[in-house]
Amino acid sequence: MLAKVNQNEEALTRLAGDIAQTDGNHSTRIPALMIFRRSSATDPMPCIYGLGLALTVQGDKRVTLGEEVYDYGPGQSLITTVDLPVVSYVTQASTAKPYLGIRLELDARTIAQSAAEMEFAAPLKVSTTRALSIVTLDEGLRDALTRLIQLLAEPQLIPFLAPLIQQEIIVRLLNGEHGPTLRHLVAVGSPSQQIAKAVAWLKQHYKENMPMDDLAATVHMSPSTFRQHFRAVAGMSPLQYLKNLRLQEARQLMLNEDMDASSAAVRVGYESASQFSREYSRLFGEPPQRDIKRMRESI
Amino acid sequence: MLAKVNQNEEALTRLAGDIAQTDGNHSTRIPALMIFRRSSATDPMPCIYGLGLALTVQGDKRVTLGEEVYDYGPGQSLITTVDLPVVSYVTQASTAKPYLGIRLELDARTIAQSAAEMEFAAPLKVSTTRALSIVTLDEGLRDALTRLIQLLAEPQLIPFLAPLIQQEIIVRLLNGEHGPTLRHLVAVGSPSQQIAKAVAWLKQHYKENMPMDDLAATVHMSPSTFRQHFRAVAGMSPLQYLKNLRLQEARQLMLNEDMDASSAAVRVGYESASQFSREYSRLFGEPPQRDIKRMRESI
DNA sequence: CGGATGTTCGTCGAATCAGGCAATAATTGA
DNA sequence: TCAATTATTGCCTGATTCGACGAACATCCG
Repeated sequence: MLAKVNQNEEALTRLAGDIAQTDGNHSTRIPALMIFRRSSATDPMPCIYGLGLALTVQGDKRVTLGEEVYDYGPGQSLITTVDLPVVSYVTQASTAKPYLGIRLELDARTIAQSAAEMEFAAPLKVSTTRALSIVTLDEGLRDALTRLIQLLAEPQLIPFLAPLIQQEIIVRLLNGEHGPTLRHLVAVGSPSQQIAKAVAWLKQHYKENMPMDDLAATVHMSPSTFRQHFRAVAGMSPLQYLKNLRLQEARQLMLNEDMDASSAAVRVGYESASQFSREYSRLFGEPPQRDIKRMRESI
Repeated sequence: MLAKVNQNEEALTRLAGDIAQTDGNHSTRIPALMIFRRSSATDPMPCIYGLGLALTVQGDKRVTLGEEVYDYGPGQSLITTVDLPVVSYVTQASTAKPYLGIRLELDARTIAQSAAEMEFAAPLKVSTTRALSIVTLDEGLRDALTRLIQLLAEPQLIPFLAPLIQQEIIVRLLNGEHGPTLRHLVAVGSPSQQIAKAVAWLKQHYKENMPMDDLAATVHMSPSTFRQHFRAVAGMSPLQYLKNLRLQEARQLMLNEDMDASSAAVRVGYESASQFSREYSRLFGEPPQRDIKRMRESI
């Protein structure tokens, strides 16, 4: 048994390495599947994780959400259910043994369906859980992922088999340790789902300046309950979340569209450039101008 | 506006009448859709209603569930979310103006999906609701149903358009007065859903003799909570429900397969023929032999 | 029915945030 | 190089948000 596990692990490493022969983010013919490779440890990189499963195959990766630190190494998987602004960095990688990671986006509809059909699932005990969790991959999941990647070698079969394997992965996730996290997300009317909707709303309308109490009302919660559950799910307060979103978007605007700081500030919903600058420094370590310059140079 | 409503109602009546030109149950090219016609009032007829929507177009119909009586006439719709052993009969029908009814089976998967995607739906207030409810049809729903029936005239389009209209109907149901009833059914982990699963289990395994407390355990409820919710959803106690299922199945066996009473009794899980006979009389009004004879003659 | 458990919600003090203004630093273009 | 523009920082004020607490409420279970 142990032999087989090791074999699978090796197989996965080999497959991922074959596809990601160079450093960078490799998309595949399976749209939901990406493979990452890094030959050296990286600086902290703020980014947004959506509904999906991430797996470290080789090397080590660290993700921080608010104040919390999550480390996951080979054989461990990280699942996120709502868009979370995290800071991620590769902590362990070398040219000889580069970091290799897999990311698979999950489909909410499929999850909802599968969860609804799961027979006699135990009811969820706690009403809200963190939208992020780390679990050691079990054999079945690893095997399914391996098959998914092997499928890349037979492109003509992808449209037919990839959805099946993805569904299998979802069923396995729902039955495993990640299950409760996922089930919360699709439990109709549960606080978690309401928060997920609020988060989705924020992601869409981050420019607008809606008072958090109003947002709480639209998901039918009192302000205090809303805050409480939001924090439980997203790992930070609603306002912090919104700020993260705005600042990251502003960074993108400045980096990709050469926008100047004050325009970007206005664009993402800030009315005061000074406030923008202040909070930008707090999140990214340096004020807008300098941060962008550094980013440009580091490439 | 009123003119249009009346127009729609008339259109629906005409369409249903066109399809159901003779008395009986008419299935259509849309598998989920059936149309009923009766030229006279009928005797009480015990049967099982599953997940679906029933609509009286012309005439009047009565349905009893346990002790409760539900009447629905033209323009009213009855929705059921789990299999319920009801007694139904047409109360108002004539040759000139026959009873006309429509039944549309709903797809649980589609409901689950749509419910999950409904934005900012109010959370469900009560934890369990009766799996059966009657609501006056609103205009949008009537219109969608009308279009669904009109579609029968263009068979080549059915595979493409019928699913769309059915989904529209589900969305409208979820947003209407029936909404809470349906949402309960698909709320992952809710007592209603647990009960729905128990009901499904019973429907499958009614022959086995599982203690109700064990069944309660498999859906993760204490016996008392199970009984309470079961009653709220199904309108009768678990044991009554089981009896209904068994007796109706036995009746089918005797009618369709000419099985004798004691064999049928054993077949559906009774160990004592006398107990079977007693309960049979209580449900159908007459003991097995005589009931079957009467049924045969009445055809 | 009644005790035990967990959830919601309003309130409150403390903390944080947003924006205004002004001074200073950095960058850009002439 | 200087001047003009833009970015950054400090500080202040009012508004908002945060998180904790306890009462009210619903649910579960025996």
